[in-house]
Amino acid sequence: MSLQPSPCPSGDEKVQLFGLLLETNARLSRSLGLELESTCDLPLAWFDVLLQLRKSPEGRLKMNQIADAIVHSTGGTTRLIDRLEVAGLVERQNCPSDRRAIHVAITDVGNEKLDTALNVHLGYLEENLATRLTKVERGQLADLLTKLNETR
Amino acid sequence: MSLQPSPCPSGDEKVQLFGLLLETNARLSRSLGLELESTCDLPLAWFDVLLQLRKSPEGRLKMNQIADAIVHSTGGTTRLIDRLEVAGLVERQNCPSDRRAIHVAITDVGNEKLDTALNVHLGYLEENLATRLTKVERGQLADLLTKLNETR
DNA sequence: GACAAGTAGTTGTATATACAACTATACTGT
DNA sequence: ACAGTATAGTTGTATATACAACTACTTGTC
Repeated sequence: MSLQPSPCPSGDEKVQLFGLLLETNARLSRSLGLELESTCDLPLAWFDVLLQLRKSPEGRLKMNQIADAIVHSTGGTTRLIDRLEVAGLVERQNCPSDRRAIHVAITDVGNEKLDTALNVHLGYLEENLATRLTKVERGQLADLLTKLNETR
Repeated sequence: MSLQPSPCPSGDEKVQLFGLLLETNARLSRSLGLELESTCDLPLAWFDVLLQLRKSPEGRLKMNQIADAIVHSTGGTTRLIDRLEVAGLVERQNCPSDRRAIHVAITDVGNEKLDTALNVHLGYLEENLATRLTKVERGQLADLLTKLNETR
C-alpha cells in the first residue's frame, strides 16, 4: 500500500539521509552567505579561503591545497584567488623550492577582514547551531561527519 | 602558546563543525554528481528535482515548492525546469485553481530516468555511506541533521 | 466592485564555477 | 643527460545560478 508507484525506493533510509545532508548544507550555507555578504561584504567562498589560510600552520597554502580544502576545481580556484588578490585579502608568492607552485598568503587586510567575519560567523553559529544542538550533539555530529568525510 | 596569532577563534568547535559540514557535503555532492553525470547523463540538480517530484504525493509540485525543496532561487528554478522540460523529463501544467501557479509533473521518461539514477545512487550510497557509517550511526546523523534543518 | 498589497513565475543581466586544453616546471628511469 | 611522464597553475569557453525588475494574477479591505 505504498503511495510511490515506483520500483525504486526513493524513500530508502540512505537516500533520505543524503537528501537531508544536501538540504541542510544548502540552507545553512545560503543563510550564512547572505549574512556574511550583507554585514561584511564577504562572499562565503572568500571567507572559506581566508579561514583555510588561517588554519594552515604558516598562514599560507599552495593553490592546489586550497582547491582541495575548499573542494573547487583548480581552474575555479585560480579565478577565486584572483578576485581575493585584487581585493587585497591574499597575495601570491613564489615558492622557492618549486617554481611551478604558488604560495597564497593571507595579508594583514585579509586577517582583519577574517576577524570581523569570524565574529559574525560566531554569532550566526550561536543562533543557528547552538540553539538547535547541544554541545554533546554537536560533538556527535562532528564525529559522524568526520567518518563520512574520510577518504579511502 | 597558540600557533594562531589571531584574536578570533578559527579553531572554535562550532566553526570546525560548520566547516566539516560544508566540506563533507561538497565532497559527496561532487562525487555523486560526477557518477550520475557519467553513468546516467543526469546532473545532480536534475536528479534532485526528479526525486522531490517523486516524493511528493501526486508526482507534481508548484515552482516555488520546488525552489524551496531544492534550495534554489525562483529564477534559477525557472531555468532549471526549462532544461528538464526540454529534455522531456518533466512537464509544466496549468494550475486550475490559481492561474499564476504552474504545476510541474514528472513524465514517464522522467520516471524511467529517475529509476535508473536511483539505482546508481543506491550503489553509490552503499559504497560511500554504508561503508563509513553503521545503520545506527546513519540514524543518529539523520536525527541530528533534522534538528539542524528545522526552521524557526 | 475597485484599489492596494501580496504572491507566482519569468526574464535581463552579471557572475562564479567547471572542464578541457595549454604552458612551464619537476621527477624518473635508463 | 635525455626522454617520457607527472604535476602546478592558468586560460578559453560554456553553463548554471543569483538578484532585481517585471508581468500577471489573487486576496483583502473599504
